Amino acid sequence: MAVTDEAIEKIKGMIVSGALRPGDRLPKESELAAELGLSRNSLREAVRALSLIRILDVRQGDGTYVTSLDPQLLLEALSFVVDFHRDDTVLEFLAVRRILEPAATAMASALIDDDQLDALSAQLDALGPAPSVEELVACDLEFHRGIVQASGNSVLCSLLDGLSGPTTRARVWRGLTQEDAVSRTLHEHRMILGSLRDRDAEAARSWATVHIASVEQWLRTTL
Amino acid sequence: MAVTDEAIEKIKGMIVSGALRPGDRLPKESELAAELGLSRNSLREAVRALSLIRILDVRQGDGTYVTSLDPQLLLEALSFVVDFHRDDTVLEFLAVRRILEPAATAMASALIDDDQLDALSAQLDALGPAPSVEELVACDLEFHRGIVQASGNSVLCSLLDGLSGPTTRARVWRGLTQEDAVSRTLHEHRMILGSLRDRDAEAARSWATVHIASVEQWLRTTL
DNA sequence: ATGGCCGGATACATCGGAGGTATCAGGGAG
DNA sequence: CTCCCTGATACCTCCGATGTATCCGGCCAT
Repeated sequence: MAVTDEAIEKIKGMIVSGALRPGDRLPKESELAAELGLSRNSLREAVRALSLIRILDVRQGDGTYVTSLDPQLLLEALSFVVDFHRDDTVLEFLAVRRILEPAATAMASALIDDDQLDALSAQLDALGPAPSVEELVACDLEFHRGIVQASGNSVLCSLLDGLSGPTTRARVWRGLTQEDAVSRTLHEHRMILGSLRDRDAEAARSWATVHIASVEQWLRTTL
Repeated sequence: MAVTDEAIEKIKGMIVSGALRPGDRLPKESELAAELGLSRNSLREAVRALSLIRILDVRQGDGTYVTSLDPQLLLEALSFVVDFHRDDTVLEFLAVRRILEPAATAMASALIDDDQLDALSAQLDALGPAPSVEELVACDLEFHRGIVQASGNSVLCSLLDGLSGPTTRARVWRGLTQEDAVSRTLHEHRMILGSLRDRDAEAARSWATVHIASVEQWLRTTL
């Protein structure tokens, strides 16, 4: 195994074992390199790799720190990975989302409070009559994220966020705007919100399923 | 933005745009460094980072290649990230698995063939009367993986694989062996398999839910 | 006494070059 | 024709030096 890979494993070990805790500062490059028995350059490669997946946070002139290790932060790296996938696997990602999102929506129906519901309503109303693709993507993302956050499971939230990141979503919406599907999709958003207001978990789950299935169906016909 | 981060983005861009396809070979370090306008050392940091998350595959003496970009390969990186999480978020990961696994099991009930069913049976039978923790973990992993693979969705499969990786699972099993819960858990495995043999999607889904919920419940009492 | 400015110390960022090692392909011996 | 050796290639590792961002303590003006 290469020295850099060893260094990655050792740093990972230090964190997992608890020797380094979230927010802790690592020894400076030269010291850590000496401690682990490799050159500064090789160590830097290890640190850079761990920083890409948000395990470490390097600040020039200051030092290198262990991040908070929040699920949200760590799963951000997932969206980086998802970006690499091409059209042929988008359907598989969507199928996973079709499983997770209805469940999350149902969970949210029991936990979401009136303030959050009002915020979602306001957000839907704020969308103009002829929104741009960017506005649609942002609105869509915000709407679903708002609901999933109310599910109370941050891992679930981050996972869904990563799975259908901006890139994927934009691709879908860009196609949808060419049809008359926009209004129907927005209508589905309102129905999901209505179910949540009624605290009707089953209705919420079903509308969420319908919502994603309709996207899935449309996508299947165009690919 | 740092030159290394720029390089990461540029290489990512080359792959996403299609200029570099899966299996393609990158220009050699010195050429690529010149092309992107940075030093070899900095480029190496970028390559190493992308290699950690399985986007690139470097082979000494040969060259650097773009991996197959299979979902399975890319989501392997997820398990690396999951390893960093501590006990307090294990429950959240398990909650996600509780959503995904029953759905995957139900999907598998329609698709799994007799050979696969027989293989799973044989595997359950192969486990001795007093298995070690390592054997239990390996068996558990194989059993669930075998089922989820039959769901036909490789993204789903890799995701579940990553979510409850060896580390997490080992932690759970290590606790379970201290109770008498082992035989009950193995019994649940057999019931899941039986439902699959009956092609009973709802029974399969329910047993899978029960199976994970029981782990969840046990975990909740001990944490 | 307080507030802002400035310079030193610290730590990461980037670079260029040198020597090492693994891999592969092609030529020569058997 | 097969096997082994050798050279070319490309990544691996290291070193030392310079650039740059950040932090902090002291100095000066108000």
